[in-house]
Amino acid sequence: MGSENQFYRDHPTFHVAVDCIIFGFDQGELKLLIHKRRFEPAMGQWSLFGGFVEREESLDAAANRILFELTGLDNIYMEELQSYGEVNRDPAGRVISVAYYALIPAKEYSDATTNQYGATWMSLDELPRLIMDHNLMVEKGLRRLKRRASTQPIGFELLPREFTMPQLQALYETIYQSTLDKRNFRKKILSMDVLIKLDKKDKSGSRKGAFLYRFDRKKYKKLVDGGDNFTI
Amino acid sequence: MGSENQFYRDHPTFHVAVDCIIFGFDQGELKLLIHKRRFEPAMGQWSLFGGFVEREESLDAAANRILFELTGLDNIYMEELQSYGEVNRDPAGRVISVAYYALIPAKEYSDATTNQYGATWMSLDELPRLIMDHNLMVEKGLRRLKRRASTQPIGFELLPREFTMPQLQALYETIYQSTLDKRNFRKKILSMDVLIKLDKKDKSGSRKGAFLYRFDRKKYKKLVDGGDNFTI
DNA sequence: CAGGTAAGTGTTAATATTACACTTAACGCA
DNA sequence: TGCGTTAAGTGTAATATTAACACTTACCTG
Repeated sequence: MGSENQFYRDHPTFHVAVDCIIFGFDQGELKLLIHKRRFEPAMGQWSLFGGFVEREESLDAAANRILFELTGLDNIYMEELQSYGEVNRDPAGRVISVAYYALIPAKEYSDATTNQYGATWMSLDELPRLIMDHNLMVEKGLRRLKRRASTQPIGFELLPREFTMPQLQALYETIYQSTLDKRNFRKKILSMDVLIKLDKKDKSGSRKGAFLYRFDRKKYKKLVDGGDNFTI
Repeated sequence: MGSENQFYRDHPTFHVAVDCIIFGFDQGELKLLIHKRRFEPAMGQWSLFGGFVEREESLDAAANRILFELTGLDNIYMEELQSYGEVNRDPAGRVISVAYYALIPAKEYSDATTNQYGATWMSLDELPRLIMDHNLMVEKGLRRLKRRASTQPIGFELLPREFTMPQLQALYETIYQSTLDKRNFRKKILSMDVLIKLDKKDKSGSRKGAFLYRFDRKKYKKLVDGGDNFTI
């Protein structure tokens, strides 16, 4: 970088990478989207989706690019998690990695697309050994997901746009690893008034069918502006 | 880096810096430790304490080194906050900065030391314009502090090892920007059983004097192991 | 030794959370 | 067509938590 001053030039530079912890929810399970690494070192081993930050690219832009390149999905809930900078974390050289965690509605990311990129949804219960410190990243992401879920309306990012109460409850039961009383659950969710009840049912889960709902950002904003918080 | 493989070498490298958001509590106010920057660009302007990461140094190590070099303090509560990677955030070149936030017992960091390094405790209410995106970092740090304070026992990091109930309460009132009922406050704190009541009083605040307490990590661990959480 | 000042203490009311069981809708099949 | 099956949907009472509130005590000073 010719424009840098001398003081800056006296200090070392580093490769900077971005790794994405991509969570999904399907079949009553929390899943992680991973793939087999395509370059050395550790080619062929299970890995998070990641890549190097490019010259004229912010960290957030890099994370979004990588997510888009690998899933075709845009406009995804994503948040920085933490940076990983141990000196020897990457055996092939000094690389500082910024981990992001992303939530995607697993159903909308079809198997066709997954196969195109060699991506695989892995249940968190049977997650394989990942390269380098990626398992650490996942653990940290999971802790964050659990904490966030209880105070921010992020659960909806994991469901299709229209969902039923039993689906929503099953999601939270999975995240918290505990069972919830359905009357209390409905009461709490509905009392916050952030959902729109639709006039149609999803009959895939039962004969009777369950009414579909949609999360409404405007209503959520009203809740927050009113000084209340989302909690479940 | 001669040992890196070709794939890595095809990607750019970046300067990586660490910036420390150092909070303190004194005279009933939350304060930030800042200084006037000593090199270009923006020399002489108010800035967080920061510096470049060195070649054989992890991010955490860099943050600790910088904090130690500038305050002489070791063994400080510190946590990564977030990375800042906008392309033009630094006018003198591409620098990715990892922000850390640190809590120190302001009293133990004497004015003598502060002057030695040109450091200044600034009240958060009258914080000046800082360089680059440092004000953003502080805002984010402050939000984190507020959130953490309610669920983790971090308030104690901001007080001397021995403190009184009125001091502790004043701290939380400052962090939350609200007043608390002292009976309810004591009840809640004491019910968690994480403090040791000492057999002596601090008489600086009143004729009667207030009993001193100490936070006990073992008791805290018991609380957590018992499945309960710290909340205030 | 009286006055002043901040520390220290319990109880009640209000609110939020938890526990708990039956009815309803809709389909498939006899 | 009506009976059985299955998951969806609903209200109330008991318990726990949080919030509100005012007087007494210790100790120093003048």
